Amino acid sequence: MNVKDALSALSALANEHRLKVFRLLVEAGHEGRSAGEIADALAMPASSLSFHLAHLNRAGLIAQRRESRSLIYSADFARMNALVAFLTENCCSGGVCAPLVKPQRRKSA
Amino acid sequence: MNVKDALSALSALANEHRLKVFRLLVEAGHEGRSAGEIADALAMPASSLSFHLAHLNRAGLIAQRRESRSLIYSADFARMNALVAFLTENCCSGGVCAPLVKPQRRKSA
DNA sequence: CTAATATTTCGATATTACTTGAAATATCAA
DNA sequence: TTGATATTTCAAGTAATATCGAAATATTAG
Repeated sequence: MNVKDALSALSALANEHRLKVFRLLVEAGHEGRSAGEIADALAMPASSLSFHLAHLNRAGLIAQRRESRSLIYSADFARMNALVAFLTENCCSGGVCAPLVKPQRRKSA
Repeated sequence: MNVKDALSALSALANEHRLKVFRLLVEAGHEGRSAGEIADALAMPASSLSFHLAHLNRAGLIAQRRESRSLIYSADFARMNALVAFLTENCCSGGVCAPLVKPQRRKSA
């Protein structure tokens, strides 16, 4: 991941609504959630949500697929991993800021 | 680190100039760099830099100390570590997106 | 105290981001 | 094809961020 991509991903996550959307999609796993389900869960107008989904999608953090009338969004874990790797490699130093690899708090998936 | 702090740190890093400043300070290590040195290195007007330094400082990603007439800024590695931990714990899932702990590309420090 | 240096704060402007109803597009079912 | 459902795109407004010269503040030296 280069600086441009990292900036794009960072600014995609640097918003309350988009961070919520992304976290919801992380919990949803590979299966994902439709735009309608996300809008219901987060109680936001469809057009507002669409704006934020487009932003996350442009940054490569989520994928979109159509299933009949619904558009299903899902988190792109590889991309998120690449962002974490970028931050660890470029914004940490001498091991001082190396990831702790804490035991993961697992949900259902 | 809570969601509010994470958003603050993400938006601080989600800017070309501030990411450059932060990376420069990571390389500078504990010693840090004065505002003037940073302005020279990145060729930006003092008042613009000051705006960005204040942003990073508010987010807790950098510390400020005075040394005679100069204000010295330095990266807060603990805070950066906390951000990476937040992203790993909250925005990854089932180990799919766990940090790889690649060998660090070391600079001088 | 006065001058010089280092940096921030102010203020005005410019740019970018967010919000949301309404209109447009896509899919499916009858 | 018509109607219903799901979602996006458009447009026009509001809000938040960024820019940078000039003025203000802090520190040191003479």
